[in-house]
Formats: sequence, C-alpha cells, structure tokens
Amino acid sequence: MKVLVADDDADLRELIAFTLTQAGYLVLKAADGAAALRRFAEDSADLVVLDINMPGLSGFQVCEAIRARSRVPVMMLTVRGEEEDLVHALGLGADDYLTKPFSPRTLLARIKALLRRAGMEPAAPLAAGRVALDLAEHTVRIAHGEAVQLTKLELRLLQMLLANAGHTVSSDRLLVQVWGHRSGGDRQLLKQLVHRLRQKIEADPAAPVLLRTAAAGYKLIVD
Amino acid sequence: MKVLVADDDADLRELIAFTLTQAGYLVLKAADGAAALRRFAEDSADLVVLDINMPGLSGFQVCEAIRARSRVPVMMLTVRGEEEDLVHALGLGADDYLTKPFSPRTLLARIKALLRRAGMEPAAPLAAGRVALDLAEHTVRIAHGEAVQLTKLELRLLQMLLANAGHTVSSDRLLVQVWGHRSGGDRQLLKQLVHRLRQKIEADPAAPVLLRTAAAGYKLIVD
DNA sequence: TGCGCCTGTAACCCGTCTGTCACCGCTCCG
DNA sequence: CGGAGCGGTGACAGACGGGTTACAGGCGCA
Repeated sequence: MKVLVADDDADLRELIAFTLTQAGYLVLKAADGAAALRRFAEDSADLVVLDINMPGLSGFQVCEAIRARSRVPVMMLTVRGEEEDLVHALGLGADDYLTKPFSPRTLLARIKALLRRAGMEPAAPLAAGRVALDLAEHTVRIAHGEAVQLTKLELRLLQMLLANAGHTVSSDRLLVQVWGHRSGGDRQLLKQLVHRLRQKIEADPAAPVLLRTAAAGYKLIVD
Repeated sequence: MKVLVADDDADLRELIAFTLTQAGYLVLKAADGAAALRRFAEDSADLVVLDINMPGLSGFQVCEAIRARSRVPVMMLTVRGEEEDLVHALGLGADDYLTKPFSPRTLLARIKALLRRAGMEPAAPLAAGRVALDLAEHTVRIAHGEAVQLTKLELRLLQMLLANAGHTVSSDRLLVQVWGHRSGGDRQLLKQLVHRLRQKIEADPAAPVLLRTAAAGYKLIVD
C-alpha cells in the first residue's frame, strides 16, 4: 500500500511519513508540487497526501493534475481558518482534508477511512470464505488446498476482488486499482490477467466458480 | 536486554519498570534528564524510554545528547493533545513515541517492535535452527559446521533475515535496514550482497537452501 | 607507498511476467 | 442473415528482475 506524501515542511513530512510507515504503509516523499507529480508519474500511489501551501505548484494544481489522470484518493492539508480553500480543494476532486495542526492518530484514522472507501484498506480481511491471501509470500490458498504462487499483478487483482468479496467490481475500477490506468481502453489487459489468474486458482478454468464474470466487471464468490 | 526508563512521575516510572521487568528486561531507572544521561553514560542500554516533560533537562535535550553518541532506539512519551512535540522529537532522532495514557500491553508491543527493527529483539535470537550468529566475532556457524567470517554488511543482512526467520523480508525493507537507504533505489546492491553471502553460507551457492529468493524479497529457511 | 579486502557499479545471461495480437464463440439487434 | 460487440483463449516478443562475472574505487594496514 503506497502513500505519496507531499509537503514542503520537512518536519511535518517526516512525522507523517513516520506515522504511516509504522502503520505498515510504504511511503513516498516529495518536498514540492513538481516533485510530487514526478513521483506520482513514476511510481503511482494508492493514496496521496497533499499540503495546499507549497512553493511552485500548489496543492491545488497538483491535485488537479493527478485527477486528470487518476482516481486515487487525495487528502489535502490546510491551516485552520482558511476554510474557503477546502471548498476549492473538494471541487477539484480531493476526497478529504485535515486542518493543521492534527494528531498522527487522527491522520491515520482518516487515511484508513479513505482507503476503506476506495476498497483497499490493508486491514480489510485478507481472507474470505475459502480464499486466503498471503501478501508477504505472494500466495493464495483455496479451501485448505496447496498455496499457489501469484505474480505481482495477480496478487493485486485478487486483493481488490477479495476486498469486495461477493460484490461485482467494475472493469474500470479494476484497471485503475491494478494498473493505475485512466479508465477506458485497456480491457485486454484485464481479460488476460483474469485468464491467467483463473488458470491458477480455478479447478476448471473453463468453468470458473470463484472468479466469475459479472455485468461490466468481475466478482469473487466466496460462499 | 537493558532498558533505560526516564520519567519524573514516580508512579508511571514504576509501572513501566514493573511491566518491562515482568517481560524479562533489565530496567535502569532515572527520575530526571540529568540522571538519565549519567545512567546512560555509565551503563549504556539497548533501548531508552524518555518522558518529554521532565524538570531540568527535557526529554528533547536528553534525546539529542544520546543521539550525538549512539544509535540506540529511543521511545518518547508525550501527553495527548501535544502531538506537535512529536515533530520535534522525531526530528531529533527519536524512533517511536507513545501518547499518555497508554496500556502496559501497548508499551510492551511497541518496545518489542522497536527492538525487532533494530535487530535485537530477544524473541528474535541470534540463532534459529541451523544458523547461529556471533555478532562480536562477525561469524556465522551453520549446523555445527565451521565458523565463517562475515563482513559488516553480510552480518547485518543475515541478522535481519534471522530476526524474521522463515518469513519473507521485502527487498525494500532490507535496503532500509542494511544501508539505511530511503525508499526504493538500488536493488543491485542487495543482489550483490545476497550473492556474496550465499557464496559463504550455502553448500551449493547456485542452489540456495538457506537463503531463498521469495516473491519481492528474501527469506531464511531454518527448518 | 603498495597490498589486501570490502563495497559499489556495470554488463551480460536467462527465466518469468506482462503487453499485444489474432482468432474463437456467443449474443444482440437491425 | 450478418455484422458488431464482448469475453475467452492461445501464441509470442519485449520488458523486467534475479543471478553471475568482472572490474574499479575506497579504506585500513604494513
């Protein structure tokens, strides 16, 4: 779970990074807006924390640029008393905000809430019904069977489906979550990945039971 | 495993000391900052717990003084609502913090996590299965075989893997722990170091049995 | 100063993973 | 009927990452 933290205040940036690292997130840091965009283009991220006041590109501009390419959750940081900023930020597509000063505890709670809404909270169960994921080992175990080795993308896809076990996840959302692609276009990638994953986890890949095709997406059946 | 506890609140100090003693740690106590520094100079310690609010020398000053001489893990104690202090504390090199009030259980968990990160958690002994490390001599002994001389980096890598024996440790984490690198970066270093270590500890370095490649990292097999 | 060893860097091999294409079968609908 | 659209399948080439060899700079030490 990667979180990009952009803030020009080094102390605050390190505090946020520390808090998130402790909580088990992988943290990418950026000291200004331009660096944040570069970092996001290179590595993407599952969530972005943006200070509004940054030299060069402001948090607003960064948020706008990111939104043009991705639906990744964005949390803005603002100083108290400038609530007009929030209207602006939320209008640009930010998902949540915090007013400084805030406690690490609060930050963490809000970030978890955001990720949960996006369906990728790590605390989301790594097992449901007969399917149990092991993120560290990159394996999945079906109904006490043998552990099956998964690739990076297969793991990510299965994690997303598992986080929404029993419910259909749209192809668009899967594309965004697994590849970070903007919506539309690359259905073929998803088709292939589903196919490969089925080869590994389905008893009869031609008649899928676990990973079912649903209207406009896929869903994981866990009973 | 020695822990230095510095807090001017006698009740809290004794509670912490009691908790740690029960858990098997040797506890050194100090009632103020100056005493903490004296104690640390005399006896050193494997971990330091510092209250921020202390008469005379504050926790900040003690932390700074200790950091000037040692990389020992430092945990700061602060009261809720004054989290800005943490920015300062972490900036001075503290490794973790707790906001009062906290439960003994939490304290213990965090202290163990700190020691594990530093690679000296007693629950992660210097020997597991067939692998026994000697930190003082910079050697490792495999299954009662000959002691093998290790370099500084090899020792550090093996120590980290041993502390997580049987479980995959991600490349990112190893890079941070062995080199102190920040995020991502140089896989080549790790590749090389693993290769060199295998030459020393594996019967057949081309077919590693102990130091196995796992998804996104490495793991030590100890049976 | 010259000689080791340790560490970092580059270049190459090779197996796996991933993106892409071509084609199949099915359904929907004019 | 026939074509368009969609999902599933097989094949394949390039990208990627780990393993390996080779070599150069750094550092301690005689």
